Amino acid sequence: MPDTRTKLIDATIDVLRTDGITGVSARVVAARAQVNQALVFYHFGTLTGLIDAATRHAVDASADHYRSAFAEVGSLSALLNVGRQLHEAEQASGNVALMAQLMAGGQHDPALAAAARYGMDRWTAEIETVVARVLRTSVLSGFADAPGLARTVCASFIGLELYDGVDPAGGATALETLTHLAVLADAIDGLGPVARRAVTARLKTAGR
Amino acid sequence: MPDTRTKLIDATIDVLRTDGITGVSARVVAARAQVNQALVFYHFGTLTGLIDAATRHAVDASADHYRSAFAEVGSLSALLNVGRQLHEAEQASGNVALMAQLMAGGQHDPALAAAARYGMDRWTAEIETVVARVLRTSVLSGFADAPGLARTVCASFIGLELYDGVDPAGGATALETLTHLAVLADAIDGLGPVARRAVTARLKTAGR
DNA sequence: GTCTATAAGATGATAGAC
DNA sequence: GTCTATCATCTTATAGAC
Repeated sequence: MPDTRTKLIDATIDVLRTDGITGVSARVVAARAQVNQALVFYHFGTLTGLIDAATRHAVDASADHYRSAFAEVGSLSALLNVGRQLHEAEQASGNVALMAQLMAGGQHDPALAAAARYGMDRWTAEIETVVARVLRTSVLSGFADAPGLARTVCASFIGLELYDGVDPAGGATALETLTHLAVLADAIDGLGPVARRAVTARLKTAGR
Repeated sequence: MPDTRTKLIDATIDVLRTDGITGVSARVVAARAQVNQALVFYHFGTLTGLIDAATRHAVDASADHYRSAFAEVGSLSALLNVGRQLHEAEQASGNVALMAQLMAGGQHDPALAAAARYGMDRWTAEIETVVARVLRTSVLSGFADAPGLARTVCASFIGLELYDGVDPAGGATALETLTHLAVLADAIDGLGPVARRAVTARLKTAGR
C-alpha cells in the first residue's frame, strides 16, 4: 500500500495526462488519489508544489526509459525511426503529452517553468548522447552542434505530439515525414567517397 | 471606438498571450476589455465560444502576415532564416505562443481542438506553398512530401517557442541550430552535378 | 445591448480536533 | 498524519430591470 505522498504524486500525473494542466486542482487530484484534500497542502505546501514534485518524478522515470530506447541507435535514420516508435508508445505512456502540458503551464508560472526546464534538461541529455554518437559516423561530422540539435529534436517532438492531439490526421501526415527524412538521411550517408568529401568540404568552408 | 464584440475578442487574445489558457476567465477578459462580464455570454454564449472566436480571428490575421513574410523565400536555407526572423518578432507578436496555448487547451477540449485545427490548417497552408516551391529547385526534388514537411515544420516551431518560453538559454541554443541547418542545406544544394545526381538517384531508389 | 444582482458551485488554503 | 469544517474568493452562467 503506497503512502499518501506517492498516491498524490501518481494521481497528479494521471490527472495531468487525462485532463491537462487546466484540469488539475487540489480537490480533483485528492479525489483521484482517494485522499483527503487538505493533505495536498500538508505534504506539498501548495498545489504548484505538488505539480512540481509529480512532474519531476514522471520525468525521472521516462528519462531512464528513453535511455534504453536510444541505446542501440547508431544512425540518423535509426534515430528518426525510434522517434516514430516512441510516438506509437506515446498514446499509452503519455510522457510527451505530460511534458507539453507542463511547458504550456510554465510559460506563465515560474515554478512550473523550473520543473519544465528540469524535464527538458533530462530529456535533452539523453538525446544529446545519441545525436553526438550519430553525428560522428555521419557525413555531418563537420556539423558539430549536438547540443543544439538535441534540443531542437526534443522540442520539435513535443510540438508534433501537441499537433497530433488536436488533429490526428494532420499529426500522422507530419510524423510520416520522419520516415521520409530517415530515407533522406540514409541517401546522404550512402553517398560515395567523392560526394562525401564534397559535402564535408562545403560544411567546413561555410563555417562551423 | 470598437464595439463590444471586438473589444472582447481583442482582450481575449491579449489575456491568452500574457497569462495563457489557465489565466482566461470571463471576468478577467471582461475586465481587460472594460466591459461588463455578462456580455461575454450575451455575445458568445460560453467562455469557450469567445476563446474560439478570438483565436480564429488572431489566426486569420497572422496567416495573412506570414504569407507576405514567406513570399520571397526561394531556398531551404532562406526558409530556415525566415524561421529565425519570425522567432525574433515573436516576442512582440506572440502569435506562436497563442497557438501553443490553444493547442495545449485543445488536447482535452473538443471546441478548442477544433479552433487549433483551424489555426494549424491556415498556417500549414501558407508554409506548404513555400515548402513545395523550395523543394522544386532543390536536390530534394525527389523528396516530394511537401504537406508532411510543412506540418512538421509548423509543429516543430510551436515546440521550439514553447521551449524558449520556459528556458530562453536552451531555446536560443536550439534556434541557433536553424542557422546551422541552413548552412547544411546550402552545402547540399551547392554540390556539383555528379554528387547531385548521386543523391537524387539514391532518393529515387529508396522509394518516395 | 447593457446593466445589476444573484444563483450554484469550485477554488486554494487554513484552523483546530483527533 | 489525517480528518472536518470553514473562509474568502473565484468560477460560469442566468434572470430581469432599463
